Amino acid sequence: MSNLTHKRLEVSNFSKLLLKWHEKDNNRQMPWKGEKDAYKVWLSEIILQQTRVEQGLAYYDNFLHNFPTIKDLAAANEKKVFKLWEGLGYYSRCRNLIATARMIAGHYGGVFPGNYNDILSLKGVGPYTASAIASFAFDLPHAVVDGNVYRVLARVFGIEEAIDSTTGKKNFHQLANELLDQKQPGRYNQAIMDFGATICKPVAPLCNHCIFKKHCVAYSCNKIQQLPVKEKKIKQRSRFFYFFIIQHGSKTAIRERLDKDIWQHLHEFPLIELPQGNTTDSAVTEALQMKWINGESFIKAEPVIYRQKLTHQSITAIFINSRVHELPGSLRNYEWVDEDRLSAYSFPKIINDYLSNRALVNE
DNA sequence: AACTCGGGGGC
DNA sequence: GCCCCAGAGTT
Repeated sequence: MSNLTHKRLEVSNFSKLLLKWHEKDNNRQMPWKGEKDAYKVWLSEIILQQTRVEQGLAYYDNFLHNFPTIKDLAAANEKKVFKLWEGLGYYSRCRNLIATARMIAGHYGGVFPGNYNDILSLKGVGPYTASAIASFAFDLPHAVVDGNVYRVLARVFGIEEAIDSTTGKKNFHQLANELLDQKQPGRYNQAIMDFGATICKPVAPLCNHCIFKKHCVAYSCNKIQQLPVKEKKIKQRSRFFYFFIIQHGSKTAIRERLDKDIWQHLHEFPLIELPQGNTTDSAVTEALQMKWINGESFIKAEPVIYRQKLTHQSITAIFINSRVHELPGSLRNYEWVDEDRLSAYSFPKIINDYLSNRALVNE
């Protein structure tokens, strides 16, 4: 086998080569790079969880502009924070961000904890983020293991163990910590993630000018496309949301989504969710039964349909406009908001898409 | 161990 | 369409 064509890479050589690349050829620039302020490091890491750097950049700038210190964030109005997070997804991150800011402002006197276990105990901070904060802000020797690291290690060392299995995770973490440069963990962690993002990319990696070309097991065995291995498959489900935009004068009803479901703590219009195979008529019938609208309600035109593909859900949103002459008692738990003020609330993207396009139509 | 949580971009 | 992205929390 071509296993013999590559030279097995010594553990100490790996980080030496990597750091050399980092010094000479790594041109990747990001505002939080080299940052030692734990607040900024933490903020950037939370924003970047499962999120591409390009997508998170504007949010990072915006948050820092609005909340220069962690005390500012801790003192902030929650709705304002959610409005700033709007569109970024994974909204539990926002919840945990607020909780942790308040924890640090209160319990830690506004000073970010500087040891790994305390950092790991913070809400929204798992093994990756704790290692990132510990190494970047405090120079503590904890190796980060993110998607980049899994990919680089799996390929260079030819590891076929699944990265999403329990033992796989454990072994990758162990290897990552053996490879870590103990004297400059922050630089090493930055280097391996930048390397994964710019050279050892998921598809079409730049193997031709890769520093590990001579050593990479995946390259010499022609297994670049097969590594890393994932064993879990994504299940998709289809959902159909019938949103009722019920106008009373210039106001319309909205509420915060409080269930443990997608878009928790964002807002929505009165919603009837139906299984696949239903029609707008059946949703309207149900809205009539619930007395959200009545026989005198004026239903405007045709419903408007928007679709959104998420990782685990395929969502169809049907927006149904209606007008009522009296406030429906059945919607007393909803907020009646002037339509001009809707932009002050945070909504899922699919609702914002509808709102922004409707605004264009009404002009 | 399996599930769930968004949105965007590359192919 | 499918996969991936500086993952974490819940069941």
